[in-house]
Amino acid sequence: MIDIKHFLRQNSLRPTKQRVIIANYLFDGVNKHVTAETLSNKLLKMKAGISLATIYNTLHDFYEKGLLKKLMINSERIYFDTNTEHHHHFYSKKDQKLIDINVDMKVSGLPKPPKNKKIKKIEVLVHLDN
Amino acid sequence: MIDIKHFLRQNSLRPTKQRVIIANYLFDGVNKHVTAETLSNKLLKMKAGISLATIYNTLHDFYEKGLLKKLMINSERIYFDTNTEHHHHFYSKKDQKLIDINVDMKVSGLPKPPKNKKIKKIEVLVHLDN
DNA sequence: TATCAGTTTAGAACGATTCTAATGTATTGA
DNA sequence: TCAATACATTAGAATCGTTCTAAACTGATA
Ligand SMILES: [Mn+2]
Ligand SMILES: [Mn+2]
Ligand SMILES: [Zn+2]
Ligand SMILES: [Zn+2]
Repeated sequence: MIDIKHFLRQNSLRPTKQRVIIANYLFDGVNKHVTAETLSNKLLKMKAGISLATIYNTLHDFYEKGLLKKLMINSERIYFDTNTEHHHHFYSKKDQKLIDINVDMKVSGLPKPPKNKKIKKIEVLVHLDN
Repeated sequence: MIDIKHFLRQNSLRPTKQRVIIANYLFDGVNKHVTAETLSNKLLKMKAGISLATIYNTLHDFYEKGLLKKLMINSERIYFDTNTEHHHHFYSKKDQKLIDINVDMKVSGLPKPPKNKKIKKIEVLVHLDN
């Protein structure tokens, strides 16, 4: 707990009760992909009475400090990823689950980007059938 | 125009005035990426008074007949793609624009999918900086 | 411990999309 | 040809994830 408080302070975030609970859950060493809804459900199970507004605020605050990555996989909700390294994903639409691909993948045969545009990042999404 | 009517009938779609206008625009030979909103704006410019409800209905009808592909690039709107071949994209967030990558790209170093899961398709999205 | 900037919260607002149900139209078979 | 009918269009309401608002609260600082 003291670690998390330090961690939050180091990232210019006040270690409030709610942030400590959320950070303890998100940054427990196991990478996670959450939406506001899945996080809210998890926190409900943990009997942490944190409002949805705070959950949205906190996810964005963490995102702005670079502690989370935002993933636009699905047009109906935003996923946040605790793995902030550049990586790729398996995605099961059926399960609404993401799985990290940390292996060094290489994309070959990429054409040149259009004039005056630079490539920022290449994202590979591997859709799973079932 | 007669071609489009045939085309719609061949796809079990009644060639109504609105569908003919929209299909003529979408399937004019130039691949397009549209959202309900961009399509609506385009139709407004063409003085075609087609309601938003019809635009949504038509995009979904065309999608269900396999005439359009749905792209989940951005969590705030759905893109429909007239290029129904398997292909990849450059994406400029700033311009909100997609550009097809039809070249044969190869992804190497892909790990095996999780147990009991099969790869359905690999999607590469190349984010552009500006 | 008072102060105050930053935080939490309920609920309103928002925006893309979907739904509803009334009206309109393409199709078809007599 | 032209009703009958099935399907399509539409305005506006509803939905749902997310963001905003503004009032109450709390952590940090002196
Ligand atoms: Mn969510
Ligand atoms: Mn749209
Ligand atoms: Zn990930
Ligand atoms: Zn495309």
